[in-house]
Amino acid sequence: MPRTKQQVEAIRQQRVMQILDAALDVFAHKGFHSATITDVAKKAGIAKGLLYHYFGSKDELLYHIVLTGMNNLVEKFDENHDGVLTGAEMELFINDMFKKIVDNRNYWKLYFSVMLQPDVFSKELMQKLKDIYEPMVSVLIQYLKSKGYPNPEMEYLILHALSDGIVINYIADENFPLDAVKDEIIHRYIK
Amino acid sequence: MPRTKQQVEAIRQQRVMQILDAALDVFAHKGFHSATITDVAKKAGIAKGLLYHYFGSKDELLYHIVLTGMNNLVEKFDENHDGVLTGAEMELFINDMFKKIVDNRNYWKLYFSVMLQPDVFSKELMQKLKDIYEPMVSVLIQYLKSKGYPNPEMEYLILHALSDGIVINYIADENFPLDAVKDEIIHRYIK
Amino acid sequence: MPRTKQQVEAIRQQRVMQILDAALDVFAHKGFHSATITDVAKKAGIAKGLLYHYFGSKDELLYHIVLTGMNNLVEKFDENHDGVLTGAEMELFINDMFKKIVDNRNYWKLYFSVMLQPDVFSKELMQKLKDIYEPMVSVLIQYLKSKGYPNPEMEYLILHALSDGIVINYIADENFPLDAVKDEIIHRYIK
Amino acid sequence: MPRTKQQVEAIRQQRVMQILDAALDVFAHKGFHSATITDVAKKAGIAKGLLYHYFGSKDELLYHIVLTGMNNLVEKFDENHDGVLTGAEMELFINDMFKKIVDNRNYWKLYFSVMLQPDVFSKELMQKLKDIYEPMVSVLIQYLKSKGYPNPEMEYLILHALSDGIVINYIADENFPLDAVKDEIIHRYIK
DNA sequence: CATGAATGAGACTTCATTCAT
DNA sequence: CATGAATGAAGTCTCATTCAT
Repeated sequence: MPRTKQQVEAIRQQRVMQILDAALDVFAHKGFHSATITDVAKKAGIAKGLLYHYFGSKDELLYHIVLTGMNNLVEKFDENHDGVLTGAEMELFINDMFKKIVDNRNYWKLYFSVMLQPDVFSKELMQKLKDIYEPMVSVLIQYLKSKGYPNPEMEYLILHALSDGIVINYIADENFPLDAVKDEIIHRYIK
Repeated sequence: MPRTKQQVEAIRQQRVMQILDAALDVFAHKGFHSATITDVAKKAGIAKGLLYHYFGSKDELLYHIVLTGMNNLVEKFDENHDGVLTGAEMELFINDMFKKIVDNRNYWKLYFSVMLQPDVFSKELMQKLKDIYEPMVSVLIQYLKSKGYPNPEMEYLILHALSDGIVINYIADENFPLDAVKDEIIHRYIK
Repeated sequence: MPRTKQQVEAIRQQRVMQILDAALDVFAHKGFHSATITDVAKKAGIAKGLLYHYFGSKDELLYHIVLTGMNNLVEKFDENHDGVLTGAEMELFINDMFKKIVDNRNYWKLYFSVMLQPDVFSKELMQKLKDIYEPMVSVLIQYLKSKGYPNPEMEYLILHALSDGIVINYIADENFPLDAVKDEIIHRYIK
Repeated sequence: MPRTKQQVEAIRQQRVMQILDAALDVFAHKGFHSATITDVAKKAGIAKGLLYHYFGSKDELLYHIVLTGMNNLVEKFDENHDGVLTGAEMELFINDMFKKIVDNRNYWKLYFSVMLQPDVFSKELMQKLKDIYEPMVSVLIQYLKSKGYPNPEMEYLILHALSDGIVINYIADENFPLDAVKDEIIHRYIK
């Protein structure tokens, strides 16, 4: 007697999660190119062949991870707001962001690896990533404008670069004092 | 007629430079793991075997590039100063730094790739890098203290992160407005 | 309510036909080795597992197709005759043969693929095929003898080779003028 | 001291020949898809990697074999003639052809495998093959016309099919009486 | 110093077959 | 009878490294 559609679907969901979790972990630590499918399958506790039953290629696996990861991050950001941030909301926002940095250290590692090699990873992937986080940009610029920054676009560039830099330093050094830096950022941008 | 020692040495120097230049270029664009020794040798215009005559392995080549590159950068930084930076010197310093970013885009690409994967590239390499740029840190902290920043260590962390972020954004997007951002930085940190 | 034996048998018959049809199609177009069991199952509209319920292996499936196909072809040939062919019967025979060529293009594709690789497909299969079409040979030789050919065995070899060649040319090129060639053959061998 | 260009070229030539010979043998006996690169390399007495040093892929290897093989065959055909065949030349031609069949049994095996699966092997390859042997066609049709055949195009089709069929029968059965059939053909087409 | 042919381990991927349900 | 998730052996191809010349 065959499994019901639901049973099958449940199995699929679980396997996909297993694989995605394992792959993020392995890709982040070894780097995409150094990581092997064998590594991922072993970490996921399944046979190599099954991995290809769910994902067509190593690349497809990477794209899935990078894009759904970014979607998850942004999706949660969107919950909070109505397009306009107050100071209190901005504080929540920043707290949220730093929490996400800690919770998704592996994701960020992978994300920056990809961003730093646009010649290796397809421009298409890069563009899709941009499309996903683009909406956040305008909300932030609006906020900075409302706070009276004379050049909010420039201020956004600075804030963006600063954020990226903080994440990178935290990735490269686990002892980076993330909380202290967060307080400083809140102090500066909330007043 | 055998070559004189000097001739041999001259050839060695030139070959080493050829290889290093080629390797930086190839590693930066393809990523260390995707780049092949064949790529590098072809770019350098020499045979694979000769490359191994000068560098024992692909890893050794990478280490050489990353370390001598960082030395070059820092070495030039050191020229300017006596351990204490005045405002004018700091402006020179920043201008110099941004110039180096543009001139050594490939180096920075490679550098951040390495920094983001401490599990792949030996901790030893990471430590040596730190040792090289460490001296700059204290000079900068001194400067920030002299400028009256109440918490110069924190300010240094912020400045460092900001710098890293700017470089990364510039690496990922050639159209990043580096000059405008530079002016803004100078405006903030020199006044 | 359990199925009756007859219902079960009816299902079996239908499934077997579904699978055989699908497999012939897929094998002929993709070639036996390039074709996958998944291809066949998909084409047959059933699950892979069910296919193995009916046929023990991919090879068994092939053998079944090749042998039953040859049986079908020969079986129909046998209908017409009593061991001796008249000129009129020979004309029917040839017409029939060419009709079968058109109707079973896929079969012939597969048949010749198999015949050309006796090292891959078992000698046993090859022998069984021969056993099946052997009876036709003597009838044809008899016919040629009755028509006064001085060396009917040689003439049979020629006719056989010619037939094979025609089929192959038709397989390789759909625009091969099969009908015109047929008329020519009839003209020659019936007079 | 590096090898001279000539030494290198001599090595290359020899290796290419080794590989091509081994590959024809293996492909013909096992069939292209069943044959493995490991088989070929082993037969050639070299490492797998070296094979890829000379041929970019298994497909490229096949194409090389099929096309250069056909070129060799046709090239020799061309030696004999000035575009017009006399009866004596035709006899030479046929004798030559049958000799080539025996000498290149493996080639023909492979050739027909390819021709029978136009869906598997690229249409491009098929077309190139046609381009190579096309010139022979018109010469033959001219000959048949000069011999007074009322419909030389049709006669060519018959002759072509007959030839293909003979080769196939010879391939499938080593005991096929090739010489006797040859005599018969000469008898018919030379008179 | 210099070349590039040669090796072989190991990467990604495919697929016949099995088996729990 | 029926499904499709799961396995693992085997295939194609890549590439750092070695070595004869």
